Amino acid sequence: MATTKEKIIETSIKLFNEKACLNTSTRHIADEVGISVGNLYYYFKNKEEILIEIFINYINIIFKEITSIDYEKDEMFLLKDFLLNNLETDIKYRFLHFELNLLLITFPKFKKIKEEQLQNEIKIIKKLLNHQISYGYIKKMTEYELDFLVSNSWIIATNNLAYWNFLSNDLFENAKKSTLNMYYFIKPYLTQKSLDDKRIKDIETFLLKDYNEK
Amino acid sequence: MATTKEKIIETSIKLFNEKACLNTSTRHIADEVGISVGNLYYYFKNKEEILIEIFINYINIIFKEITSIDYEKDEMFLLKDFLLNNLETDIKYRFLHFELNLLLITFPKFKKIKEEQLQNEIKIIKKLLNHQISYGYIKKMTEYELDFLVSNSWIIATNNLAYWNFLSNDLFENAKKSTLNMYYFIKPYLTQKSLDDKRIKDIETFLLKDYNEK
Amino acid sequence: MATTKEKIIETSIKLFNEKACLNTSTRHIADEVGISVGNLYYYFKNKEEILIEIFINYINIIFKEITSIDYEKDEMFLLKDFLLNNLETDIKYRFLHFELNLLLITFPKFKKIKEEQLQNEIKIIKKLLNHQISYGYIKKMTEYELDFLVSNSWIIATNNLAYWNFLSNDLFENAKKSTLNMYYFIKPYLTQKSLDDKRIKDIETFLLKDYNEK
Amino acid sequence: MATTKEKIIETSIKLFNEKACLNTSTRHIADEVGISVGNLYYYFKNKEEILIEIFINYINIIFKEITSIDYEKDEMFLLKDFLLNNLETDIKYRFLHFELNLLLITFPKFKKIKEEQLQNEIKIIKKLLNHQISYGYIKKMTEYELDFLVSNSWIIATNNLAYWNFLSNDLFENAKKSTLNMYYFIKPYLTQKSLDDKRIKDIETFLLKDYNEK
DNA sequence: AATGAATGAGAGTTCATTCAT
DNA sequence: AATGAATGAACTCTCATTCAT
Repeated sequence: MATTKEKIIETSIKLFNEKACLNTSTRHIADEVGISVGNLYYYFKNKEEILIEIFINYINIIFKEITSIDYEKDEMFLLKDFLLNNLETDIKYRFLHFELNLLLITFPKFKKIKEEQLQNEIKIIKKLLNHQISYGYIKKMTEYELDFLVSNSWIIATNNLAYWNFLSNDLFENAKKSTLNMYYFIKPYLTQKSLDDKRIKDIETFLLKDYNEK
Repeated sequence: MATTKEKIIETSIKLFNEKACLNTSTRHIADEVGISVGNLYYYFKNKEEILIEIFINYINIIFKEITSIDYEKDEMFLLKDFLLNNLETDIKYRFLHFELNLLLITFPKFKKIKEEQLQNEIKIIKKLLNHQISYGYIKKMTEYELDFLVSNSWIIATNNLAYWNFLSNDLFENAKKSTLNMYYFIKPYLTQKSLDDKRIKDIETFLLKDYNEK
Repeated sequence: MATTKEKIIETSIKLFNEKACLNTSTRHIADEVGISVGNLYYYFKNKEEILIEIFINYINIIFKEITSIDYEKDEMFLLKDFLLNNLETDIKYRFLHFELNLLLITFPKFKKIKEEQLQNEIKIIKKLLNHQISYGYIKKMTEYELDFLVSNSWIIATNNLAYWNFLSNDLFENAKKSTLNMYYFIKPYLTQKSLDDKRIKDIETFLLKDYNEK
Repeated sequence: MATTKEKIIETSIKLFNEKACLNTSTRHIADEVGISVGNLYYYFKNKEEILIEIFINYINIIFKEITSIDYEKDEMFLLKDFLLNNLETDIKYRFLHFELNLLLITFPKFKKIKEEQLQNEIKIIKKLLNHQISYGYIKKMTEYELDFLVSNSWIIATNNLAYWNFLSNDLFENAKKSTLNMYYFIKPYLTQKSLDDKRIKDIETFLLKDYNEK
């Protein structure tokens, strides 16, 4: 059903997560897909192009929902999205975070694209936080504080799964903990209005459920 | 002056920071030091041993100061240490954070040592935060909140330099920003007593100085 | 005409005989074939696989004739086969005997296969000798005597060519002498019926022909 | 007590037996002895010299007894010596037989010495067999038969320990089996006078003792 | 679209040997 | 008599990439 190109992409993602992009040879990908190396190079002119295609896929998924947000409405759900959306996607494409720094060094074209996207992400996070501030869900703060709230949000969102995966192999559990990281990170910035909101309380209850039992 | 072994270590650190440990060949290190590959292998039985020796050096520096802390005294400076100490060290050994996940996959012996050290770091961060709470510098919180404050502290401390280096090449500036990340991350947890303390105010003023000018 | 893989095998055999498998580098083989090392590793995943492929070829040739023997018939020719067959093969693959002990130490997978084959060879020699005893060509003996006749047969068959090659470089002459070793080794065990048989007398005459002239 | 030179020799023999001369580095020998590599090269100008010194030691032990034989006396014990003497020595220096062919290829000076010694061994075996024939312990035979009896004797004496060691790891048991190989190899050539001799019967009884019990 | 044979550079590592001290 | 630092060539193996078919 899936085209050869799709198979290459999906197999690459699988292998890159299993043993890192930089430890996966093109031969290995081709073998796993069941095609010849030559054929792989028919679809992608080099390994970096595979990586970039994967990365573009990742961006598209991430941005689809974000661009559909209606910022005019008084929406509390933005926070929830901030916490829970993209969890699945971040798991699927986790190698992109795990070995990011080395990928940037090794693949210059990928670096360029990633740089642009980072700027986008920063803008989006900032816009989202400003939106929540304007509607009174997040406390007011200085420009500096906001800047570093943005960068810290990005850093935690990007690296917390790797942290838990280093400590344990249970990918599903680790994803849940990652979300708790995000939740408790943002909590001190929430206004009383947020904290009183049933939806926020529900999130905390939901997330802590499993964690509690252990 | 420096022994050959020291030269190998220092050159390795330099090259690992420049182009990542995994992209630096033992031959390249030997060339840069000005010795033969054979001689390099006279001092280190393999590449992993070089990495481990560097890592041990890093740990020793980091832990020297930490173990000298007197937890009995009512010390506010712990927070300052938390923010400013080891900055130089973290810069010097930054590749250890930048390519951590791949180093763990590639070098099993290194992984073991790093695992133990992570457990230590978690304990130390927790102890430090508890100390600050008991002296009223950090707000009281639930056990969960503390747990995730610990993990988030580790994640930010470990990854923020990489974040800024991705955006700019000015290593010194990036280090300062990293500290601001830590400062603004911890600020919402500070008590009024902390915020009123002159030393804390001084830190913020000091750190923001340069940032302001741009 | 020959495929690259065949060329690698034939060249390897040649070089292994000339300077021993353990003294022949994969680069040397590639150079001699006229291909790149990378290409050699395209066909064989490591040096041991080349050795094993050669060994399997050797076994196949050796066993082809043996399995075609009809043990039901009263055949004197078995002894002749025992002496003269596989001579050519043993010459072509002589390095397998010459450096056997070191190959066993160095290549664990090869060792396993060789172990199984040794068991087979022992069984076959025993069956053949028992057959000749039952038809009255070889004298009756105790179980012990038979056991050690088997092991001595194997030892001589395996090592006599190396002995003569040590003393002289004339491979063809040495092969003939090897056969005489086998003949005179087995002769004391022959019954009068055998010794009176024209075919046995012919063998001796044939083998001694050249030897005499010197 | 032992001089450094002696220690090097003894350690080398040990290591060469354990993992073959060709797989033992000079560094490994030096480490095991507890000296520096430089010091090892003070005593031996290269690895081949170590090998040669060991080989000379081996020859000296082997020849000491042989040259003390009084061929004028009607001595049956020669056969016994042929079978049982040097067993211990052959075990101690077994690597010399195990990897002989490769040592000859690798070490040209060793090859020369070994060639001379082989000529000596052949002469000695021939003299011994002639002696036994002249005293009626071994059957009369043609010149050809004697020649090949000599070469077969050498081949079996040299290679049977390797054969059994390939099949099992019990060095002591294998040595006993090796002797049985020699005994049953020579038995068909013995005269009735030999077979009736109590001393020969004793040898067989002695050797078969253990073998029987299994 | 697809194959599979081929390349060449480079990786980590080993080792016999040398030599100044 | 002994050290230990140093060399340089060689070894096995990997990998991204190319290209004729």
